[in-house]
Amino acid sequence: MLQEKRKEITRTKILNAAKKVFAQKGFSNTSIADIVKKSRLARGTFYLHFQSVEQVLNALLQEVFMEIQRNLTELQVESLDQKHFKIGLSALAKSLLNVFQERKEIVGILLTTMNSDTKIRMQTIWFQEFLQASIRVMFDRGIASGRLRKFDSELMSYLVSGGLREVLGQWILYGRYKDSIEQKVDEVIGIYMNGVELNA
Amino acid sequence: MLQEKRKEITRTKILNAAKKVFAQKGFSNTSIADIVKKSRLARGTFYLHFQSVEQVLNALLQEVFMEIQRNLTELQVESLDQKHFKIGLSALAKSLLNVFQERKEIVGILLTTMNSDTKIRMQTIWFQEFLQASIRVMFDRGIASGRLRKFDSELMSYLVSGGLREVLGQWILYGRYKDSIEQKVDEVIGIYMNGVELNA
Amino acid sequence: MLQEKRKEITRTKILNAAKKVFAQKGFSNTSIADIVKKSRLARGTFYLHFQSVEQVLNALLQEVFMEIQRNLTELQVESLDQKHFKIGLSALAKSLLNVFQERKEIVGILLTTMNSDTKIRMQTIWFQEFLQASIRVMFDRGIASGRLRKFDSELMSYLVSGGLREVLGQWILYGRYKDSIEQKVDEVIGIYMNGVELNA
Amino acid sequence: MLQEKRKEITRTKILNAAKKVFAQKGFSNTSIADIVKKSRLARGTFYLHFQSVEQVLNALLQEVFMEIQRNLTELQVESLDQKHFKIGLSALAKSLLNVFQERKEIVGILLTTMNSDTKIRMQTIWFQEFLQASIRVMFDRGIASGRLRKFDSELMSYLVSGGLREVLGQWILYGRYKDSIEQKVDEVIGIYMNGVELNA
DNA sequence: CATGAATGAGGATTCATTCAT
DNA sequence: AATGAATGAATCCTCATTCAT
Repeated sequence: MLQEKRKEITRTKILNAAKKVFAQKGFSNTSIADIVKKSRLARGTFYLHFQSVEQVLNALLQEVFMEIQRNLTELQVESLDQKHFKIGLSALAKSLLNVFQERKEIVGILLTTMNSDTKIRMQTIWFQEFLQASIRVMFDRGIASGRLRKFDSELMSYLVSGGLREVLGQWILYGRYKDSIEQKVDEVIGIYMNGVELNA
Repeated sequence: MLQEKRKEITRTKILNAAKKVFAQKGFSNTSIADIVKKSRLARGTFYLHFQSVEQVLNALLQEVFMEIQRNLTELQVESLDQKHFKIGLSALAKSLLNVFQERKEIVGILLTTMNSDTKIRMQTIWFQEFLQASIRVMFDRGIASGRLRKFDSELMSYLVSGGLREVLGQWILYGRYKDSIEQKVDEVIGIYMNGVELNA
Repeated sequence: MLQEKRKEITRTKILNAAKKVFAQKGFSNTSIADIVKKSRLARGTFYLHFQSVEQVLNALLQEVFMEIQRNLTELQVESLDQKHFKIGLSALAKSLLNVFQERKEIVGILLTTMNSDTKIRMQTIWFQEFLQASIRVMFDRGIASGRLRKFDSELMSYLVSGGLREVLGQWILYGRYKDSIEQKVDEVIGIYMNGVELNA
Repeated sequence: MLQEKRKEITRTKILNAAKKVFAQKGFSNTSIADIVKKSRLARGTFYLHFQSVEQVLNALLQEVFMEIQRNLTELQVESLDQKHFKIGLSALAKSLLNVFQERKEIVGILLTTMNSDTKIRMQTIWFQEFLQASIRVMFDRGIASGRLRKFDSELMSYLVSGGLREVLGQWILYGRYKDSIEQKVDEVIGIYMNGVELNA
């Protein structure tokens, strides 16, 4: 019992150290040695908990993935079938922003890791596809319910996921919209819903 | 004279070898040794032409950057101030698609490298910002000319650049829309211009 | 505890191996690879203990430096202020000879390294200056006490340190005076004290 | 004829470049590449004139060796058998100082190279022994002529050559006695001739 | 004679991994 | 469970040397 707790503590030390190092040097430039040094544990200890740097990254990402996934499904169910579609969307977005806010560091790592490293691609691709599928389902429901016009919802899911990723990156990685990010949510929704062209 | 030609050939051999290796293993997992092996040149020869893997990547990226930049400015000037705004946009997009088509390999590398490796970030960020600025200028002109409604053109430039990047990735990296990519152009323009909501 | 002992043993193995290689090939021609090979340890092990060949040499030299320094100060204090100045000097010299005798190998390395390699110069210069200063102080005391005539004691310290270094080199490096080195001590003192000219 | 002159010029360029690099980085740290770069010649050209860095050093040293040797023999013959022994010695020393003065750079290289690098030792040892033999012969003549008391002239030659080398080093390498070196000559002779002890 | 591109051996350094304590 | 010394493969990089022009 005591030993298990101890083990858990050590594991957490490794994860925290890794989080810092990843954020600093980027995933692909961090070695096991780096993590070990930052964690102030012994080299051998690392291997009692993980077998590679990738595994550590995975462990970190899983955390966020699950959190996001939980929020997403929960909120979708709750809000999107309501009459006030846009309001629901807005609520969903803001809820996700909270998750990102709280996990800034890992989200940053995720953003710089997605699509890049082949070793890790499988994990992130799975997540990306999950996101895109979620978005697409939303749109399909919108179309089915007659609220949205007919359009290629798959294509749209790419546009939206990519667009949001970029905005997220600007916020998390480059500090843009520092305190005003929430205010942008409705503007984004407006753009995707009604476009930017003036009605003739 | 002959010697210079020989040097140029060797340089190209390195670049081609690197292109293949990058595409296969990803930038951050390729060592100088990998490139040398693929190029079938001597280890020392590499250093006569480049000093690091990053420099090789840069050389490859510069090529595409310049090509894109050339197309972008040229076409913007030609077409965007005309009456037929959407038609101009469509032409621009299709012209860029050609560039991407012809440089599939490098564009793929660019897509998986952007935002990821800190060593290379400077190059790609510069390019990304150039793209976003170009997009933004387009929208600002649209607003000024009264064709577009007033909106946050900076935010929009992130949404569009990210969205297009994602679509591009789906096409180049995962083979989606293999032969139908051109047909999607107008649909994308439609979405950004008029949104997806049904006019009540 | 045991592990620390093991580490110490390994370190000593490296030092001993280095000592042999330095003696054989000279400092500036020995590579880390050479030392590793001679020590029969793994390449990586070297870096757990030292970071460069210079550091190894330093470790070796420090040993002798300290030993000499200890002898020098101890003996100076004990003997040089006595009435029998020359006898004291003679004792000091013979005591140093013992140190050199016991550390022949390292002293040899020191002799061939002093003044030569810029990378190592700082260490040896420091030592050389310490020696010269010690010698000079001796002479200054001799002058002050009226036992010696007035002369440029700094210049003299160069003459003596250089002269003794050369004799030492002849002994250690080229095997001259193999067993008769002690007998030369008094002759050297005689020369420096009274010169070689016949009193007219 | 023209080609020979051209060849000679190139050779000199190499020697001059080498002189500078040796002085800056020390002999054992300079590579052929270094010399080639400094000389602004092509890599291959080097091999038309020399086959190794050692050969270049030798060529440089030979120059000084011969100059010194010439001065030494010439002056010995002229002056040392005269009545005024010390005056002759003084003249000899000052003449050598001129040689050193004019070849400061190479003499500096010689001083930091002597005894150190095994690759070059043969050359410098030969020279050192020549010097010591010259000195010894002088003393032997002095003894034979009754001007000097009987002493171990070999030992003395080591003391003197080493002492002078050290003073020379202080002058050339560390800039001591910058303009007063000539004035020290007679003081040195005085020390070796009459010692430093006060006559009781 | 001079050039400089290409070579590949060899040395420096890092890294993941093992294992005795 | 935790430690950290040791390992050797893999990488990076430099250097002397060759050779076609």
